[in-house]
Amino acid sequence: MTEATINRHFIQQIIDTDIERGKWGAPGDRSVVTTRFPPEPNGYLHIGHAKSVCLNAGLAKEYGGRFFLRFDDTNPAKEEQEFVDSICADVKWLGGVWDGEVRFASDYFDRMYTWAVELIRKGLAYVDEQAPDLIKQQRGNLTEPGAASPFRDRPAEESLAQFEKMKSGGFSDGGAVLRAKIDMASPNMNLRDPVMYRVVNKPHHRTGGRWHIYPMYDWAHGLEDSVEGITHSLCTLEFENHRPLYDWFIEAINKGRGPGSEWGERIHHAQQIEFSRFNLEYTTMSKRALKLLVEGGHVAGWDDPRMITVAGLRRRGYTAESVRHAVIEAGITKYNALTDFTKLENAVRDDLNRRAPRRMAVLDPVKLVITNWGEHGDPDRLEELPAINNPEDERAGTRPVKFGGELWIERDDFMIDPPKKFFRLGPGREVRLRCGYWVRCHDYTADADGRVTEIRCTYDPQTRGGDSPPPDSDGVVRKVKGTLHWVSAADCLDATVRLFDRLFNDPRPGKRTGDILDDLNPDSLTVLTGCKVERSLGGATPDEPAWADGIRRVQFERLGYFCLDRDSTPEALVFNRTVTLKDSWAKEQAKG
RNA sequence: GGGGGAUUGGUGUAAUUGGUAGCACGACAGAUUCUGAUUCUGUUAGUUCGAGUUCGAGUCUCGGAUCCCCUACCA
Repeated sequence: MTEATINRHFIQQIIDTDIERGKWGAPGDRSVVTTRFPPEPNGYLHIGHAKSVCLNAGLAKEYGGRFFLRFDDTNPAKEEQEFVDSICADVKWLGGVWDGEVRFASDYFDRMYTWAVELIRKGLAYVDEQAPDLIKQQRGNLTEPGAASPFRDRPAEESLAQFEKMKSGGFSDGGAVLRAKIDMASPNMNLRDPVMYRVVNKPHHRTGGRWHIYPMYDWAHGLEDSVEGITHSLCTLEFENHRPLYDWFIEAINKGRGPGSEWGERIHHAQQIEFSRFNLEYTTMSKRALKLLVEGGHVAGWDDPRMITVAGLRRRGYTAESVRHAVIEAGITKYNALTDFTKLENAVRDDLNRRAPRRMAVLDPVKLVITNWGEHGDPDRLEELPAINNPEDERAGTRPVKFGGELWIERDDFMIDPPKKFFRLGPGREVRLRCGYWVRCHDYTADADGRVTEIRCTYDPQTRGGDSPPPDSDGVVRKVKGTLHWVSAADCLDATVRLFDRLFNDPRPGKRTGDILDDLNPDSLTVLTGCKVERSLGGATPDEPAWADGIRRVQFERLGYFCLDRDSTPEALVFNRTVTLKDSWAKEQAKG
């Protein structure tokens, strides 16, 4: 028995009980479980949606049931085909496998309309022709009850006629609504005769000009679930107050239904269950805010690698596995939690550590010259040495890298006057060049500003491959200060590397001043040009793993995980830094 | 003087019918290491508060505190 089978989250516990008691079918039949992911096609998916996709698809998979992708396209004013396409792609990327065709709420508009007519005939709904402002005013507020509309008790026949008129374009936008007759004094505002249909004289991206009325979320959602036979309709916490309404609508339709009834058989009633949405430090899941970032030009687009959209994370280099792991590990509860940003980063480091091939790249290059290179052979020679592809995976093998008399190393890896804890290069110090040779610095040059221009070293031919030299006459083996990455000046490629930092400076952007833009991090993007990378990065090599999404990901040794951006060409390489490696030296420095 | 939901180490999340408060991440210390990475070991620190019931309360009762959501013809 594993931990995973012991610790069942509250939704799994509910489903377990349902199955045991046979709530949805024969007791013990797990295959009845049916879930759905119901996005509105009015924007890109973000990591919060990813949680819902993974939860719903994961439950269906776990129980051997079904999972549907259904677009809640009930508002033609805001929805577009572009978003339908991007959402399908993102769900797929996340590993969500939906059952059958993609579904659309708009496919059920006819049935919804018929049910609405039924409620009117039952005296449970009426057409209100008051102005929107007036209806709003009559609704009351949190502490005062609402007042009844003068249309509330009009004859069903009259409502029926006006509803037909609404449907056929007889009203202008806002001219009339269909309302459920519930309770204008309810402490739950959602029950104060909520609107079921409004007039919208706009073409719909799928039904065109066929409809002039469109159903509201509360009316539509439970019906969509009902049509599809959803058993567990999962949504976020803010819909808790809507559950009584969700249930009311289904019960209103079922009122008087049953065997032999004039209305027909009872319709399926899914169970709505609310869980907390995924909140992440230093970012926002607000669609409005994400849209503002894109449209205000604060980022390059919906798939800017700094965005927590699924498209952004993908372009940043995150794997679907790491995103899935992060959102599910955060937990399924009703507690409004704020997840550490480091959890997301940790998830991708974990995954990439196991899978990403190692490569060498120098982001801020400084020249290192080996002054005794010519003493042990042709001064222009390049020696080919094998470099380990992945210490976590022996099967990944090695790749050849070329070592020569002129190399690039990281500017950070050399100090003229290093402190004791600096385990890198400095005058008189010896370090290992990874999978290359050991080198000792005997000289350097600097410009007028004190900026190092060249580092001069000798190398020890006995350390070929980076191995330790033989012990001296006393049996003592020399030790190095540390190991540095490098690339050969004669055998490397230039590249552009984009470094990303968090988009916002505050763990809860906008909390302080109310304006999320006040917390924008002006330094969230750094573009480095003239970086030097080993030649193998020029094109995919056979030793690289086959990534499911086709995105090439590597670890630049000692620096972090990077992926090839879609802007990259063989002539102009562009890498995005997904995440740095953990860096205890940076931490040490920060301590001062 | 409205309604709904929530509260367990720094963060997130577990704990059969009331019975040893566990796990992960972080932080800190050490070991290993051809990546200051990885890996391994150890340390740190918690039941929102106050009463009550009980042999025994994170769990049950009562009262308080704090946080989130609700007044679209958005979803």
